[in-house]
Amino acid sequence: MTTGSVSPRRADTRRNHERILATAAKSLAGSGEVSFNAIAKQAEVGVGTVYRHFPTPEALILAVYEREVRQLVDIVPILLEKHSPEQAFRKWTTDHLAHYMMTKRGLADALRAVTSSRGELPAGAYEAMVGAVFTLLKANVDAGTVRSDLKPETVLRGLGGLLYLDPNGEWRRDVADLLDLLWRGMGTCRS
Amino acid sequence: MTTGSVSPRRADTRRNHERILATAAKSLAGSGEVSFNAIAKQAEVGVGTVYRHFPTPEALILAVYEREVRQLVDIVPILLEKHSPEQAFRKWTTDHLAHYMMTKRGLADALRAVTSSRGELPAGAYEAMVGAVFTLLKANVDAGTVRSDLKPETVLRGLGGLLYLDPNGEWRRDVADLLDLLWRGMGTCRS
Amino acid sequence: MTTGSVSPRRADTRRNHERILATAAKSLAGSGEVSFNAIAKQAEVGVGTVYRHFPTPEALILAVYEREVRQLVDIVPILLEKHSPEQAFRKWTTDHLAHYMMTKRGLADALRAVTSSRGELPAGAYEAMVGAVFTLLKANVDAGTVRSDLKPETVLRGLGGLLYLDPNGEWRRDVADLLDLLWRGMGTCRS
Amino acid sequence: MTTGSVSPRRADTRRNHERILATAAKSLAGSGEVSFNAIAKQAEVGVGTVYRHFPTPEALILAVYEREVRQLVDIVPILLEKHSPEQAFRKWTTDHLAHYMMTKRGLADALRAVTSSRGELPAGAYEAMVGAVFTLLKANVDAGTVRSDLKPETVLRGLGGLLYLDPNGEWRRDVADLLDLLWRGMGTCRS
DNA sequence: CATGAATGAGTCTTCATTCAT
DNA sequence: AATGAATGAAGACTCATTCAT
Repeated sequence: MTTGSVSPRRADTRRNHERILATAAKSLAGSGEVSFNAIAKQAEVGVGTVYRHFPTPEALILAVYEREVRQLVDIVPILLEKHSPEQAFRKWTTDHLAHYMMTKRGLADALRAVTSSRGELPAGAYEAMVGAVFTLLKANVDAGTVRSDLKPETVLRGLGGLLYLDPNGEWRRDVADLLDLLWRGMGTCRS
Repeated sequence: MTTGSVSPRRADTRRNHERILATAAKSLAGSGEVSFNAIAKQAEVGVGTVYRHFPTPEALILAVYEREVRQLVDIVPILLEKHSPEQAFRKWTTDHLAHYMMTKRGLADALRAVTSSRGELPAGAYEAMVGAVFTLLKANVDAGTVRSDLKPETVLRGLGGLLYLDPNGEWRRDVADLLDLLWRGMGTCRS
Repeated sequence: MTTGSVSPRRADTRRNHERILATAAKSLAGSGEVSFNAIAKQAEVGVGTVYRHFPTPEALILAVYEREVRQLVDIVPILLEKHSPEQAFRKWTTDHLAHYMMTKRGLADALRAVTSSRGELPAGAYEAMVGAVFTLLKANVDAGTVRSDLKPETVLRGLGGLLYLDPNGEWRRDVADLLDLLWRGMGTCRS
Repeated sequence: MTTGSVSPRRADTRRNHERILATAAKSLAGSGEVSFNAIAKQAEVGVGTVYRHFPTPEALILAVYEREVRQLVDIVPILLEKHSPEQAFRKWTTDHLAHYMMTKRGLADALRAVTSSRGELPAGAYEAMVGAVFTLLKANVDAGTVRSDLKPETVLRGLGGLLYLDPNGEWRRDVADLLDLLWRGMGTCRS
């Protein structure tokens, strides 16, 4: 048994983990409902297996959330490499955040339900989001396109409305409008 | 039965309607859960009665939503009478909208669940909200405090992040920060 | 609607109550298991109905227990009318208590499980049993067949072993043996 | 592999056996619930190991039961050495049997559930208990404190009520009362 | 119209048991 | 032999909905 090889059992286990997570993500993106039984069926595993991997609904939802957020956050540096700071900000917001928010409404609801019940939010993930915005802001501040006294939290909050985009409408225009508004407010203009 | 005369029966009926609505509102403000049976019990009516007034969960939730929105909207003219346009805008946002959003999260969730499942949103209520913002904007445009090319929808979207305020934190400061950002973007400052 | 007549609905309700109780009694007599689902199926009612009548397993078990005990207790005066005090005591023990205990082992277990979990025993029923024994004792004391310083609780405890009778063996003889032993101890024989 | 030699493997195996038994005993003393998985976890072995040692729940429960009974039985000769026959009987009953029964209710329940379901009782263990009582009785008969025509089974049955002692009440007094009653019945008094 | 009992589908959760490693 | 992941049957419980009164 070489180091690289992993026992089939372990392989199954890992695959199950991933499968469950993926299935749950799909469910949450849609209705915001998570039925452990339904997920088990869709993921083609036993209910017990789901419970083994995620003892509580919270554990599952949080795991899904962190997975999604990670993807969002990891894209920032890539965007900054390829685009000007301003373009990076606009692209991230429009092409990634907006899209994410439109499709993950159920997740947001589930997340809120879960975290509010226990008062604990997935701090790490929130921090990560703030960090992503911070990075984008920093690049823009350095480029002189944005004033330096902005809190990333505030900007993120300003983007919160993206959750209510209508996927079947002219959402790109709506995002652009919101970005124009915010960008103006973020600018170095007098006052 | 002429318009003016109302049978005692009708009076009861109306009271029931109001009772159910109030009870449901309370429930939705909290957990976002609505059990028809539970609501019936709290409102001290039979389940059947709830069904008679609101044939489906959607009907109930929408009714609650419209009731809440109406209160929010009705306040605008009053604020505009007592305060400067800018102050009215800030007051409405901070003292009413933010408070409303913080306490009504459950309603927002329920509303989304309901509307997304059937694709129908309570257009009237949304229009009313947009109308409220429009009124506030108009007053400010007339006063020269805000530029004239703003769509109320955009501003409303910018305020969407208020949904994620932390009632146990320094939410007033957070609101102020967001308002500062938006207000700057709304101003007449050159491009 | 005359006083005597009861609406069909009510009739159903009552019948359900009785049915559930009877079914549960049968179940408990056997395995000591009470599956709400199983009981519902056997009683030919919905699960929800069982829950409506008995919100918790405890409620159900206690109800069954009290029903059984009542039968046991109610027989005492009848026996005392027809038989001598001694015969009444022997008959009650052998023909009723022993039979009851042999068939209701499951109930005893369930009862213990239920009461120990909450520390509350169905005091009323226990008192009733003690009362039954007291009545029997009293009659015997008056008849001079038994000494007067016996606590009914002690005698009842002495009869506790009847729970372990073997229904497929010579249990009558075993009961007789135990009764002989106890009766001797209960007698007015010198110290 | 000769009888004397024991491989380290075997040592582990034995230790596991004992561990599982001890853990199960503890569990059974408490709630009467035995989850193989839970026992495995507490005993710090895999579930499979538990199954290897005890193929069925019955096997486990019976093993525990026999272990407990053995302890009870083994004490009798020791008591008889140190005390008078009467004292030995009283001490055994009060200090060992009563205590055992109070703390092992769960075991009794489990045992009954198990044996009644399959109709097989742990004959050996029962015989052992009867034997213990027989020994105590014999000593007393020889000492003239007890009549000679008593069946140990009957006396044991008379002690059966000890199962219902209240550990949080004046159980010692209750035991004493029961013993007084029985002892009187066991005596050589006339008739 | 109002009432609330009945129904049963569906979710949550636990556990005995199997079996690949 | 030991381990523990996977499985799924089974029981507890909730709640939307119907319908007799």
